[in-house]
Amino acid sequence: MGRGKIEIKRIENSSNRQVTYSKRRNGIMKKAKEITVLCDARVSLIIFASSGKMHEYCSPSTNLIDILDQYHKTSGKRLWDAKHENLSNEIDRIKKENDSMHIELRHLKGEDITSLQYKELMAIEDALENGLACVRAKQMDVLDVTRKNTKMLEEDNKQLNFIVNQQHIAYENAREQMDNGYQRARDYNSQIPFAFRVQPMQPNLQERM
Amino acid sequence: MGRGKIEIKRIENSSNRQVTYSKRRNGIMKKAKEITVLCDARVSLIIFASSGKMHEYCSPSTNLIDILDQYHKTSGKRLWDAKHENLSNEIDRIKKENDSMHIELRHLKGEDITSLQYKELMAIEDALENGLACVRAKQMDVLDVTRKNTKMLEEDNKQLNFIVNQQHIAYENAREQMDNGYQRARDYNSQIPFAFRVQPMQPNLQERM
DNA sequence: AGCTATTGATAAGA
DNA sequence: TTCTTATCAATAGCT
Repeated sequence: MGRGKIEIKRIENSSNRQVTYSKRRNGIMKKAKEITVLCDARVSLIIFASSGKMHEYCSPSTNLIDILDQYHKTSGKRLWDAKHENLSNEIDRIKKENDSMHIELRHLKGEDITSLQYKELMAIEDALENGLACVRAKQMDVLDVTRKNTKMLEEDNKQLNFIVNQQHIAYENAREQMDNGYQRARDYNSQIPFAFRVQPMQPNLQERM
Repeated sequence: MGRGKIEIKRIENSSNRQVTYSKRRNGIMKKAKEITVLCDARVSLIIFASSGKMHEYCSPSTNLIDILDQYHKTSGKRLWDAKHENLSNEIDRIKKENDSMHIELRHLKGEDITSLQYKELMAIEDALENGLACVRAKQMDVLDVTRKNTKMLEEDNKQLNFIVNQQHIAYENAREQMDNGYQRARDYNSQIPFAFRVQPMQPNLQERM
């Protein structure tokens, strides 16, 4: 029913597949509505595209829960029970995982170790020492960064002070010249060496402490 | 699509309705299968005739439970009763607990700590040091017990040796008297002092090593 | 159930 | 995505 016959097999071209999906989905939805009206049927239709997007149709006179209820009665297949069992199993699985992690955590914190064998204690000790080494290395990194930041800030401060003083001197000179005619500039704060070069503010201050 | 156009409204003639239902049901089923194959879609289709008869289609790669599960996740609509809701909530809760423990464990093992603040690193370090102290204390305990056990075993050995020798001497004496008449007992292994008192075997040897 | 004239759905192209 | 349209598919009415 189109410009050409097609074989019923997966459409490899992704965008063609998407377009066909959209068209045929609408078609099925329409058919579902029609059979509902024409034949007094009750229909539940749920479609998931491969993308995960969902589309649903349910006869207006009813709802999905009722349909599933009736499905349950008619087919005898246990939907709820199976679902329930799945959930219970998952809870058990996760709880076990949880417990073992909990025990491991307590062991690492030095709790509940009374009943452990010497070998197990050794393993925990190794893990703790290793963790401590890692954490301390990271702390050193952080401290280094902090020190570097401090140094850069100090540099900036020196330069800013220098600029401020220079400006002040220039201002004083100008004022004295204006007010009193030419006079020798006072050597105000002349102890600051001229060697400091003005640079842009440190742009790569590390963010983290 | 037939010998004449029809209006989409309930077919009043019962047998016509039944026939149309049957034909169109097959049509929809076919369409559902086709979109499944052509477009990689997952479809659940449940139809009840007004007679109550049920027909079902579900994509072969999956099953109704999975589809409903995904429906639940995607639409957020609650299909399950309160019981299942509770189970789902518990799973969520446990999973969260699980995740946080997992993170804590990794941190204690010195993993994934790149993004941590200094304060957090300090806290982890404290925990590790504390754990290490506890574990080492426990190790010392175990060693002490081991040493005590060793000492007690050595004591026992000494006593057992003494008893064995005493018995051997008594036996030798008795045999010599029987075989050869009375003779002075040889001072066989007489270097073992008499001061050792025979005691019961150590009853409180610690079980664990 | 089959048959087939006819309507409906849709593949390809824009 | 939406529209168009040639073509194929579904099916209404009849047997």
